[in-house]
Order: sequence, then structure tokens, then C-alpha cells
Amino acid sequence: MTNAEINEKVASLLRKAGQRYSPVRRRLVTVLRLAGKPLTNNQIIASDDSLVQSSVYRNLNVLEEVGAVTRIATNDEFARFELAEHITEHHHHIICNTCGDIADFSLPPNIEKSLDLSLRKAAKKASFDIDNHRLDVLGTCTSCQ
Amino acid sequence: MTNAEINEKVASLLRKAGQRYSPVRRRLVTVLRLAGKPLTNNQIIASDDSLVQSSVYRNLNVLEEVGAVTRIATNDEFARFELAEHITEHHHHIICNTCGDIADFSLPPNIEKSLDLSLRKAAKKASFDIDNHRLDVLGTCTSCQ
DNA sequence: CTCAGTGCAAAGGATTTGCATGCCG
DNA sequence: CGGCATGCAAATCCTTTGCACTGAG
Repeated sequence: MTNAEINEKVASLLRKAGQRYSPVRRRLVTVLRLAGKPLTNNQIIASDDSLVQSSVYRNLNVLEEVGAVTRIATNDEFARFELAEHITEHHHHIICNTCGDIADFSLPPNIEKSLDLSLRKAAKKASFDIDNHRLDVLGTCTSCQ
Repeated sequence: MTNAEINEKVASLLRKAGQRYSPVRRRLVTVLRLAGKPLTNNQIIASDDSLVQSSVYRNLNVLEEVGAVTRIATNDEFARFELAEHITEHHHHIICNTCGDIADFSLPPNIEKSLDLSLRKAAKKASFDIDNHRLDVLGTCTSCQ
């Protein structure tokens, strides 16, 4: 998805929720797009000095509510954020247990498909309404080995 | 694994780390075993009034360090804990986006196997040392539908 | 005696909120 | 003009820590 398409999409999501695509929100989307991986609040602020902590949190929450951004909980103490999957594409995360850093990866389509099928079955058994799934690999990244 | 086997296993893990299997730690293991799903600190305390908040946190951390308990980060604000997989068995979670509650489920062995293989490949490509993986289904539980 | 384990109260730290100001529609 | 958006500072709340006490070995 091109830069312009992403902005269009986000703007549309915000509009539908009666929210503006304000300057801070634009900056957040830009930072997340350029990063290409989930970022913590601090990493976001470090990427763009004009951003203020409370505004970042506030606007990430707004973007999350309208479905433009996804919050990721890792086992370290910080929440991380990335652009939602319908803006980027379905993918998974490799998480470093030592430094908490995250990289993206994808699964071969056939594996993803059979996995998805099994998950549907499991959810059905639990009479659970399924939205999505997430699959993370936990380990140690190159620089922490 | 039977009750006695679990206690034996946990005791051994603690012993190896030079720690005792103290009364509070026994109670924590019992509560987690009976729950059969990940619990928050508050849920744990609610299950056993004799437990004190700070001791619960402190001992869960000890149990996590020796590998008897696993900490699970969800997207709501509370950390959850369950007995480690080598004590129970490899499994996954169905997480309710509304109330944050979690249920356990397992995947058919053949799916799990081919998934595991793909993950190894993906990790190799990222020159990542792989420890484990986690797979969660996100959706809405029966009582929140 | 020693020292890990515990409870209580206070501190820490990521995240949220109140409020006054600025700015788009 | 009206109300959302923003920055700053203060408040929240889960989690951790300091400290004195207890009990097992």
C-alpha cells in the first residue's frame, strides 16, 4: 500500500468515527509506517522530537479505537504499536526475550491457511466469536546472542 | 500430570535454584493448577484470601525465574500467570477482547508440527535463536457476545 | 543463630486524565 | 463561535521495593 493510500485509509477510518486526521496523528502514522515494526511510545517519541508523550498515548488510543493501529503486548513492560493488518498485511512477530525488540515475518500461505482452519474449529468448540489470531516466535535476536 | 508430580517438579526446579518450596509458593501452584487457565494477580488473591498482594507478585516472579510459571501479556492492563508448559503441556490461548478472560486450547498434532517447522525456517532466516512460540486466538467469549 | 520468606506500607514507573490554550471547520 | 486537539503537570494504578519480623534448619 502506498503512502497516499495509507493516509487515505486512515483518514477514512477516522472520519467514520467522527475524528479528525490531525497533525499529530499524521506524524504517528508516518513514524509507524517508516519503522515497519512495532514501536514503543518511547521509540516513537525518539523518532520525532515534536511529539509529546501524553499526546502520543492519547492519539495512539484513538487510532487503535478506529482500527488504524494495533497494540501489542509483549512480556517486557512496554506496550508496542504498529499499523493495523488491513493497512499493512497479515504477518507475525519474532520477539527477542532479552531486549524486547520485534521483527516481522510471514508464514507460507498454505501453512497459514491450514492453521486458520484449525483455529476456526477450536474457536467453534469454545463457542467463541473469532476476530483474529496472533502468532509470535520467542527467542533471542542476533545482537543479544 | 498428577498433583503430586507437579509438586515434585516445582520443588525440584526451586531446589535447583537454591530456593525453598514455601507455603505461599505451594498455594500459588495449587491455585494455578485448579484454575486450568492463566490468572491475574487479583484473580489469584480472590481464589485464596490468605495470600497477600506483594507476596503473590514476589513469588510469581520467583516461580517464573525457576521456570515453573509463565507470565502472559495480554492487551488488557494485567499480566496473567499459568503453570509452565513442561508442567502442563503445550497449548494455546483463546483471549476475549472484551473481558480479557482466557481459555486454553490445543491444535491437532499434525498442524502443530508443520507450524513448528515453518517457524523454525522463519527464525533461521532472521538468524534468530528460537525458544518457543505462542499462538493466541482473539475474539469474544460466550458471556460477552 | 542465620537467612530466606512474609506482610505491611511506601515507592516506582508506564499510562491516563484535568485543565487552559490553540486552532480547524 | 463551538468543540476537538494539544501540551503541561498532576493523578492513577499495576507492580516492585524497603524494612522489620517470623520461622525453618
